[in-house]
Amino acid sequence: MVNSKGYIGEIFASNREIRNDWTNGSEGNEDFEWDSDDEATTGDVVPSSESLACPPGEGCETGPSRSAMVCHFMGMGFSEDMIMKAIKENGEENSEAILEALLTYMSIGTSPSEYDSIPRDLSVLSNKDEAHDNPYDRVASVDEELFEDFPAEDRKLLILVEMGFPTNDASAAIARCGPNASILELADSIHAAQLANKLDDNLGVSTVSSLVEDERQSNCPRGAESRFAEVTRSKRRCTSTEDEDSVISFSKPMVGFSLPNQRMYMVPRKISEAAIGPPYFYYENVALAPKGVWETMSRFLYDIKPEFVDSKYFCAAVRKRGYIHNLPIHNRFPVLPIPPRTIHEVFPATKKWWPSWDLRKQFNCLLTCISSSRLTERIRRELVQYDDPPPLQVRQFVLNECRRWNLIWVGQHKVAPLEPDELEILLGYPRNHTRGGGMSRTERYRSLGNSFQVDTVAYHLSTLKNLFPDGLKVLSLFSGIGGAEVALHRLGVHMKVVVSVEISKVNRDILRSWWQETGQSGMLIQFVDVQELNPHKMEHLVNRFGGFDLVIGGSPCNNLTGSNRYTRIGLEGIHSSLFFDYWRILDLVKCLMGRTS
DNA sequence: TCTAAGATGATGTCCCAT
DNA sequence: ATGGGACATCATCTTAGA
Repeated sequence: MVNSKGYIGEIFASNREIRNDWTNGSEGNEDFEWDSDDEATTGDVVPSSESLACPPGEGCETGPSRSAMVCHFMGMGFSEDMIMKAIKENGEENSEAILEALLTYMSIGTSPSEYDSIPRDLSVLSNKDEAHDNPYDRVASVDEELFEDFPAEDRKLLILVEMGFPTNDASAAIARCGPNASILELADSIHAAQLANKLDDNLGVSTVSSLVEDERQSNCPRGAESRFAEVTRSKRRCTSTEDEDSVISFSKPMVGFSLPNQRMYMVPRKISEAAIGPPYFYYENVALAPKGVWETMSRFLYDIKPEFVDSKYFCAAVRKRGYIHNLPIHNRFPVLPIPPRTIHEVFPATKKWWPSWDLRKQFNCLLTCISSSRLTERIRRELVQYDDPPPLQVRQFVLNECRRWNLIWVGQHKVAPLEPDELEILLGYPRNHTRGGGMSRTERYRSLGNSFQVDTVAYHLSTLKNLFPDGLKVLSLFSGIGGAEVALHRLGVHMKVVVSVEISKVNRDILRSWWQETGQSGMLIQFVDVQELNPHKMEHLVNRFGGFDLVIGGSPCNNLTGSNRYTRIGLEGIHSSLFFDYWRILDLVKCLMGRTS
């Protein structure tokens, strides 16, 4: 199915193959500029200027003088000068060596001019003190020169404290190991001391310290009580005769392995042989699921511990989610432009009406339903009775409802729920992504409330960009409105193939129309139900495309979320049990790819 | 038959006072 | 340690009206 302009596209629905109408222009796309490259030539596709993650004002014009390689790295935030230098030294073929060189330039940062060219948004830089392969020295510290004025010993103490170690433990370790000890040695020393203390504390007690358990399970050095690093704790009941269950809890704050532009030590993680790709996979669901759910999902997904991240660090709305994945976690970078992280910055017009006593800076989690008009009217009626500020009781009532329903101030005494297009902005989708195409207003709210926060997911997926310069073959389960696809596109990652599964017709239509509008030259294949993907069909798909590079999806949270008052019954629920289809299909792909490779 | 509005808590976590 | 209050949460069900 190749149209006259070289576009390849197919749609399968259920077991019936649906011919894609747009390939012959029947949906009024005559004025659309199709990419003239066919699939075979899209490996070195130059991403569109929209898709490239270029800093604002440093638009990445893909002119004749600037190669795709340069644009590619500029998209990561490196300056053109640095990139040219790196290419000159390493040759244009070896993108990995170029990236290494660019990171090295940054870590050296010898001249002011070089400092000027440090990417503002690169998340992970290397510590100047330590060798690059030291896991503890992966520190994102654009302003680490803050420590430069201190003597070496004090600097190490500060770094250790910054890592989250107690000051006493840090200085004791320096005393033990001597002033010449590396950060890694010091961290290990603290870790060992803490371990010993915990063992002492727990002698004769029925619980063993989580630290011990971490040590046993991961068999890798840990950043102990890091305030920043994601740490999952396991507890074990020694008295239990049956299978001891472990408990996963989130770190505070919920930042995952790393955040863009934060000083943060990367915790080394070790994943089991069975978990290692290909394919890479990425699974998402609500962080605040009933107890035991994440433990179960983790167990099925090859014992990888979830990375819990709150999207409030990426946009102006809270969104606490857990992600189980086997992606590399070093050298992540965010998509640009970096979205605003406060309500006033995202919606400046509301500032005029925002009362001083409403101190919200960010929205709560964007849900699938909105408040009733009766509530906003009741709030207005309450407020008009009083001067500003109203009595405490009224303030409390209004603030509670504003927080509960994410209301914004749109006039004197007037609050309103967020509009669908405002949700699109907050979640990182193109404007009008869910508009039209048969979507009702209610359906827009539902689909957006159920979707990925694109900036968050893109940050995690960013490491794939260098691994797959020719593009990715993606299996996208529970695609929804295409959060994964939008994230990859915004990263400038080419999608050679996307096999997408989505039960909702309007959502499938949205993804398909976005696929067209953004001029994707890859192939989109859509299925309706994950349960259609039986071993036979999966074998066919894997053989046809030579496997998948990424299996991505977030299964329904309906039976897990706290918003559900009726059927919050965990993974047994009719919707959330679809997690097991995610696992089944992923495992199938792994088996098939293992067999064919 | 469809859409939208309106009414409907429980389960956790965190914090602070005791 | 512990108890109580504050707070947040990718939703579902019933009903009214077009």
